[in-house]
Amino acid sequence: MEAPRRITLNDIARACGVSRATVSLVLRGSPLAHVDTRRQVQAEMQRQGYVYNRAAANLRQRVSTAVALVINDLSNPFFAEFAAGVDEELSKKNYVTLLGNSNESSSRQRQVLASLMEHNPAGVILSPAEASDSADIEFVIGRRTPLLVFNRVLVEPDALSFEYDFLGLDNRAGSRVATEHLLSLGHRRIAFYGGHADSSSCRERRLGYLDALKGAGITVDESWMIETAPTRLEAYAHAEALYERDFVPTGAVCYNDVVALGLMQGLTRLGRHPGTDFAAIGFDNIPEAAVGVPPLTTMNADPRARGRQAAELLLQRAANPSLPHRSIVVPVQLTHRDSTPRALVV
Amino acid sequence: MEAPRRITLNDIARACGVSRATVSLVLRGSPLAHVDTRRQVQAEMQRQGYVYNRAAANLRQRVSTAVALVINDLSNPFFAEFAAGVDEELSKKNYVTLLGNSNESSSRQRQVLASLMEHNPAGVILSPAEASDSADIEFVIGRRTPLLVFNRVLVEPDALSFEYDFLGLDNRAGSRVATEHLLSLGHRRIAFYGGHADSSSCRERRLGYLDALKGAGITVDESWMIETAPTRLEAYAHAEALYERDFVPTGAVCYNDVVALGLMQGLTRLGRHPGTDFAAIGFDNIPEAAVGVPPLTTMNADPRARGRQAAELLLQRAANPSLPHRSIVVPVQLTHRDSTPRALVV
DNA sequence: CTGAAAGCGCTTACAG
DNA sequence: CTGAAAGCGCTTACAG
Repeated sequence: MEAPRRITLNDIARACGVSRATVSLVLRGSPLAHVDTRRQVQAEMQRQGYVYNRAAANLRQRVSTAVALVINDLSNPFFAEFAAGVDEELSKKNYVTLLGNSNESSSRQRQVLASLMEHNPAGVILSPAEASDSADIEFVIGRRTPLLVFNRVLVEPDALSFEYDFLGLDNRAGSRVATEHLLSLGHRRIAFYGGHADSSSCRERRLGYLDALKGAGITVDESWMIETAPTRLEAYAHAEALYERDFVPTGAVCYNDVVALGLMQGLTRLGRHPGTDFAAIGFDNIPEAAVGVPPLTTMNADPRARGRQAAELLLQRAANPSLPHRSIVVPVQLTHRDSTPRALVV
Repeated sequence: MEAPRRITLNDIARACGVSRATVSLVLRGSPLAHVDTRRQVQAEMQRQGYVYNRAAANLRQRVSTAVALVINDLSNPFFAEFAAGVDEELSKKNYVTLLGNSNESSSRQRQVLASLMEHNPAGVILSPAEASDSADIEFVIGRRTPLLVFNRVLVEPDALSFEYDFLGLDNRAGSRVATEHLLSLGHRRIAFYGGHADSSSCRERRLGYLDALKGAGITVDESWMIETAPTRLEAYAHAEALYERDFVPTGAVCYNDVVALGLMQGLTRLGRHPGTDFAAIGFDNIPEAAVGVPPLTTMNADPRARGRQAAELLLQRAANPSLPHRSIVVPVQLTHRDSTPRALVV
């Protein structure tokens, strides 16, 4: 029943009484083929249900039309949006996305990358698992395949010269603006909630938070910064940590949106009322932030646009390997919504 | 700077003074190669940074280790979880995922599928865009590549005999159980909220809802069922539709979880209190349902497990094309949480 | 245990 | 404008 073998250029050529080379020309719309020949060949392809084998063509041409995309956490809408943006841009440029999900595990990340590398991608877009080490990544990716790292920088054990392009958010400035926003609303006891300190984006966001508090003449204690895994569930589960200290915060700068949403839900569970008696601000602007209860004030990073941008940057490098390596830091803007009320008590 | 060409089996063979065939044997761990030869070859691969070119191997062997995964809406956590599950299972079996996102557009879906087909996937897992037509899909996928359709059945224009495997949820029974749950809590004026009636899963869920209401002796009006796009934002935006009718519902069976979460947020915006004066029940059990405010009662479909299952089913068929086509319908279980209070007034 | 040859489905010079 | 030949990086019989 299942047709025994796939239709190839040879089948079409034979049926039309021309050579493979001619069919190949038609395939790529070359003007070298006579218009009648072209018509005939196209009709025959249609008739036999010919499907181009791009893998074979790529092998011969020593090129690749695939890009590997390895994501640390596909269940975070920020990264799901990013992935959708990458895929959108790649398919517009007739590339195909090889997907891998590391689930924040650097050993899975290594496996996944190694497996994708065997498919000879034109490049790799990596949103690294926490604490990914650059030597590790270099070992598996090698130096001939362009790499674009998104969002977090890699840990460089020995300040090696492993080079890659980088696309990230202006975490420090963004977090400073977020913190200043709470300060401007009269908040003084402000926590930094969520994230792991060994992720570069978290460290940078903490610095921005500290910048703002110092700027306001507020002395900060280490204990004002609370670590959680960067997930909604963990943020939800650890909400009480805010109340296990000397003072009670009236607001929190959160590591990202899913953490902020989880925290607000955790606070509600504890009988608090975020948006009324507590101010929470996020980072990312995932689609859901706009429709939260209350809607979430956040720093807009437009993850889908970042995905498109990442794909574009990678393809530029793939087209021109001698380009100097770029490190692009995208500014983020405050998007004010209802989750950040004025401080009731100062 | 960039190394000029890639390292091949030939390079390794030459460096070791053996033939390509021997290196190929070592590569696949064949016992035919002498242990000393094997060691030497492996060391040389390490030294030169050899990367296996699976595309070339697949071409020669006329096999494929890639599977195309086309998703209708990657920003819905249900599908993001599903995709993560597919990828998890595929990479465990040493397959690679070719990702495509159709954004619920059947024309994009066609383009994406056509582009992925050129990479000669071993099979296709398709979570179809709304109102996808089977003739359309068959045209682009052909009859030689195994297809697994997830979640929604395809529209069959002429009852064609295009065959594919199907994995779906027991929508009708699940929705009946959901509705009966609200009935058992004393609700009588129950709406069906969200989804488009031209999606098969929505039609089936509506039937289950009607089954339950009929079983309770309640006469249902068409106007009790409200259409919205199956997204959080749309569900949020149309919440007032519940109050533009003869009676005021005390609860709603929702098309899925993102719709239920959006509705609850919309109701809150209108000054209602879901979980107190309104009962909303979802479908899917996305991770976020557990930590909603209130936590969402829903029908558990375990999307990540469905992804693993879909990958498994597809690989089974790819291994055995003569298998009869299967249509697997997974039961879903009620997961009770706080979004469904007893009816205050009956 | 190893080598020489053919071939997967394409494209690319090179003749004519 | 078209054809014959070589080759991308592998694997697979087939000899030895």
